[in-house]
Amino acid sequence: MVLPRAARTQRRTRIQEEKEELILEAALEVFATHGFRGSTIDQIAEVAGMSKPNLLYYFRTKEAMHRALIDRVLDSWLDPLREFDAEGSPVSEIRSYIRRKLEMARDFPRESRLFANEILQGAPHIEDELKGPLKTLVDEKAEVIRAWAKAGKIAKCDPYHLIFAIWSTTQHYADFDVQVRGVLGDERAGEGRFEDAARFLEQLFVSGLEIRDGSA
Amino acid sequence: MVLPRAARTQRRTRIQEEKEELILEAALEVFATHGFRGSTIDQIAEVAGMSKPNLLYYFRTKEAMHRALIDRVLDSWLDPLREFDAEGSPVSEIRSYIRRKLEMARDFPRESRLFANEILQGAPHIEDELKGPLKTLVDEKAEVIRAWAKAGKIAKCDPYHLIFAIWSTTQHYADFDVQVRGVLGDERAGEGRFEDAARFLEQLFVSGLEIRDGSA
DNA sequence: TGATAATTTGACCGGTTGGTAAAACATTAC
DNA sequence: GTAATGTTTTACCAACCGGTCAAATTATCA
Repeated sequence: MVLPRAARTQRRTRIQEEKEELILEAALEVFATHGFRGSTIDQIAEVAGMSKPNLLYYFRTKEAMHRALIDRVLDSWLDPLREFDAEGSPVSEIRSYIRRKLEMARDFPRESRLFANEILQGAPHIEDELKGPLKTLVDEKAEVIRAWAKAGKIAKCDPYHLIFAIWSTTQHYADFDVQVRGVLGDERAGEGRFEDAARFLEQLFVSGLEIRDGSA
Repeated sequence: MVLPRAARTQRRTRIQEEKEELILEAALEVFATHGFRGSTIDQIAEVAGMSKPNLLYYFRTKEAMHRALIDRVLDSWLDPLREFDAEGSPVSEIRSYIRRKLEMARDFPRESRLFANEILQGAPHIEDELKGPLKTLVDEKAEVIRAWAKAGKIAKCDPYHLIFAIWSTTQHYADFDVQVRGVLGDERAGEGRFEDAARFLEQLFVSGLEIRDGSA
């Protein structure tokens, strides 16, 4: 992969730092709402407030922008799962995982949609990450959950599908935001919807995983 | 809106019937994987095995194809929710709603992704449907759930967020299929994953909504 | 069979897209 | 200040895109 001209200077300058930041911010905005193929360099350039060739001085291709964005975001995106702690109490770990994921859906919806777009379209750019680092991390946490169930701390359940359920329910509020707001209507769709969602989901998962009479 | 040339013939022919079907099938394939803006008429034409002008003989624009698809699919997509019956027992209604939604995710993943793409990108073509027919239907079913909770048949919960949770967890298996398969790995990702998911989700929602000691 | 209606195709058009080249311009270091 | 380095712009290109047109081809039916 050929380097962009900006990366071939003798030293890394302050301007490079700033402009690359600016471009990635704009690219996030555009890629998140239109997907990779639906986005154009011109759009990103306009949002970033610079000319297209100028933008291409910092990132050689549209793919390079997308790649850089994915790399940067993927890591922080998995932080909440990493914090999932085998030593903590199951209920409080699951509860706070839900909270954290829901906060991310509220505060970083574009990042969520960036991934959603990518995965929906078959993950052409991040298949390796899915089957590599992501799978490894999930395998590890699934083992924690399985141990909790075995120790009788939570109901027996498939840990992978539990994780999928937490991902999908929380990210739904970022990815399908238009639908959520459309269905809730203008009155009910204020920012309070995240609190309502948190309350509901905590109830659902906590009592859904509680050990009950007659369960093995 | 001007009619396509095929619709201006004296009678509707067998060929029109067949080709329109063929085109919509191809359009579903393409729109579902690339979204509206990311799809090209040429792609659809190629999948349909016909030339671009030929395709445009049946649908005047790319928008018209998309519109026709959305209209056709939206209706059937909401069928499971319509069947949600106030007279049935809450547990069995919720259980069978989950089953049906999961079956649709398994059998019609492209339809699910078509909507996911559309909503993810801000629902530019179906905003009216979201705030109209969809909202009305959800409002109605939310009332049913609320009544169940009030009658003490299920735990008190926000009915809208319950519906969102069922949507998101089930559709996840269609929309994020690549990720699900990537994380589960080749061994665990056989078709059995839908049965595993069904088991997990039924357990989660049924026992998550059960009335328990100490709940008001 | 032949005339008429319906379908299909190849050639084309203007606008957009991702990307390039080179020169003009700004910044920094001495 | 000025020369070297780094940045931005203008002009451009080839490929692609959505869509049109007219002519060629095929199906239908009296």
